[in-house]
Amino acid sequence: MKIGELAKKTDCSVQTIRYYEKEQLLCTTQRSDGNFRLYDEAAVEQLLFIKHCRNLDLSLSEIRQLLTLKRSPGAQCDQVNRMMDTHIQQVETRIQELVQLREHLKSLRRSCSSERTIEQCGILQTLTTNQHQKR
Amino acid sequence: MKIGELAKKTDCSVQTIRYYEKEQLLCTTQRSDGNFRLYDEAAVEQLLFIKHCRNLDLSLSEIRQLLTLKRSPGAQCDQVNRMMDTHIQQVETRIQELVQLREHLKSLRRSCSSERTIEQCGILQTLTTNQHQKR
DNA sequence: CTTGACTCTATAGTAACTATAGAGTTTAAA
DNA sequence: TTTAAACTCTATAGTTACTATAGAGTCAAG
Repeated sequence: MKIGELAKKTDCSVQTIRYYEKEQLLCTTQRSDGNFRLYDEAAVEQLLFIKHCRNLDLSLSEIRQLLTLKRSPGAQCDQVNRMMDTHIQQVETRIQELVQLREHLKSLRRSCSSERTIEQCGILQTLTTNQHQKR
Repeated sequence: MKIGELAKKTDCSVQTIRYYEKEQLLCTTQRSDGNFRLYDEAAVEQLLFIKHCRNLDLSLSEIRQLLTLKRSPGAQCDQVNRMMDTHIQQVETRIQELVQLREHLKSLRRSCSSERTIEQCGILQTLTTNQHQKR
């Protein structure tokens, strides 16, 4: 199949597929006479694998590692487990940061009301004065 | 004062200050004979304002809007309020996405254990088979 | 007068795409 | 048979908010 069909089957854009090839995540094995990329079912599966990983916010570099690991089925899988643990930890940390940020934003928002002028705006006043807060 | 001193006073890198100038967030009003940028206390305050906004994850474009608004102190401040509300909503949404992602990652992680081979790896197996989940 | 610290501009790199330009290929209809 | 639409190709630039260079000029102290 050509790249357009692969794109449709995997719900991926054509440019993204070409980008993944450039990034060594999906190699094109064959080309047609007119130099069009040709793919088989294995490519569909690999691309879906990549998409599943991206849904988990894994980076392209992490995915590249996973694809490499998949090529040695006899090896131990603790590298995969460790990658997941690290990733979970990162997501956890980010959630905590955002929760703090949200509270900060909310309290800032409470410092103002409608019907005020820019000059009286509690938000701008707080942002203008020296705050001593860490993220 | 020259750019290095401004950088130190605001805990900002010299490059970042020059970048903010290029992005129209902080204009340099004066130059020395040797073409060095010169700043006053107002610049320190403006840069600190920008930093506070960045700590709240406001984008440079949003900050640019706020700086413009600050220049008409008599105007109504509901634009500021609305910007904050939108921003809070975005953070909220992102938190919810990340919480879902975390649960997804955790359940995926539970599908594997140490002491397995790549072939048996529950994580890779799940990622390989067709999943039907939305983000 | 030279050394070192500072500053200048311009350019490229980061992540993961997205969007274009300008060209060539294939398929279907007129 | 031609021609038009739809597809594909490569290469390049844009996105965000910086960071990191290169190569040159400026300034103060010893």
